[in-house]
Amino acid sequence: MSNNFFFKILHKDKKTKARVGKLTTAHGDINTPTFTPVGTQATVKTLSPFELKEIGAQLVFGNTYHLHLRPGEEVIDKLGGLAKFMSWNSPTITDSGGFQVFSLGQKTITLEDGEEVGLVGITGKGVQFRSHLDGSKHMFTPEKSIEIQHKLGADLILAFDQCPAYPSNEEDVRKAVERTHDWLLRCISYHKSNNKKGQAFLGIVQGGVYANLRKQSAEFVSRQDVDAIAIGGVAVGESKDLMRKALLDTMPYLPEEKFKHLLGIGEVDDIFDITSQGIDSFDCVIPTRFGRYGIVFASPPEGNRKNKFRLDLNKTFYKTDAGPVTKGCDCKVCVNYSRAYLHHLFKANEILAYRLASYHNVYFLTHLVKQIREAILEDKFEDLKSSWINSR
RNA sequence: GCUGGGUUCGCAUAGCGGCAAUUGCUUGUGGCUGUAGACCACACGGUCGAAAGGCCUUCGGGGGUUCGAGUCCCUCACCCAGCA
Repeated sequence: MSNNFFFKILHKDKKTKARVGKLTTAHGDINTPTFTPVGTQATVKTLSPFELKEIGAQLVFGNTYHLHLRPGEEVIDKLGGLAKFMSWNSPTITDSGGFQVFSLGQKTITLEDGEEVGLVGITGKGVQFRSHLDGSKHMFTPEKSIEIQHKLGADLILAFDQCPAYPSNEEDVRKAVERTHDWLLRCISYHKSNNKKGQAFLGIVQGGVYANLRKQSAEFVSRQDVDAIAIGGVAVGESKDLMRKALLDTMPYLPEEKFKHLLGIGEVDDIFDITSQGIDSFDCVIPTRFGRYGIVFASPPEGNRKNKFRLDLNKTFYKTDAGPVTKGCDCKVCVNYSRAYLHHLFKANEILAYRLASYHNVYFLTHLVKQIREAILEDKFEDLKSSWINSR
């Protein structure tokens, strides 16, 4: 569907499904697997594009729902599209708003007259959102989501899907899958006749934790004319084991040669698992969110499975710790600052705290995935994986 | 010296006869995976209990009134303000 979009697998791991590839977009090439930092509102929270470049980020993930509400896709279109607007000038991908059907689905808002209403209502036609900003009504349909994404102008755009929460019974998930498939066809139809910028389109697989639905959805999406495939409906409340199983129930039914993005996964142990299953890209808010909460990722032996590869710099334990922010990391933050200093910044609620910790966390994941790419190329992926996962 | 105000769980506050006692901060613990998140939840005198809940000790010191006192009265100490 897109002339600007190519994906080539360069090397496959012998023992797992992990692979190294190159994705070509109008805004540049991307080495895969890659970690995709989330920049919901056309900014990766606290980090400038210059820093993202320095870190080695390759793709930034924006959000249709948020950008539609503010500043509006017309503004971003006029300012040259998402990448230019945020001065990133490199590859971007936009989420469709489908995730907000889930994340805002349980929430309510109190209107000025005191009435409490749900933020989301799903109909056959589409989804009605109440803006979390001002309570105003916004109708999202598959066509509308794609229309907005066309104006936002990201290199990769996503189908509008319904992402059911966990736990949901099989019948509800089946309905969500059917709706997602129906919407997918509408997205494709609209996209094909309006894709003036040559944006690449990704269908989304749903199915929750149900193997039959995962298979059915994977096969359905695979049959459609899509540039690449995203896997959604995970990390919505289920356990890690169920998340991994859902992926195992999905990946075998997807065409090997296509670029695959996993939506919303990105804890350290998960990264080894999903890349070993053949995921080429994944986005996650965790490094920037944790960055604002004072939690930094750490590599073995300091970071291990037991502490989930995380240190909480808020702890008084670090008050006088002169050591680097994390041991063994060569990012600017770890090289230049002590834990005691970051601890102080967090205690004092200084903005720099959030920036430095976010910088480190995004760097950390970006470089972890870089190590994974190198290991795959050298046929040492399993060794790298076990050195991390078996750490204690 | 006089007059008025004040002394409450680390800090700051509420409390005006039924109180182990408000709220904010701090502290501690837990949570966060396509971002309504620089966030959220819980705990924070001691002790027993799985829990419901029980028991003990607390609101500057001492004394008093009262069935019952951070709460009212007397007195002492210290702090603040105004007048001398």
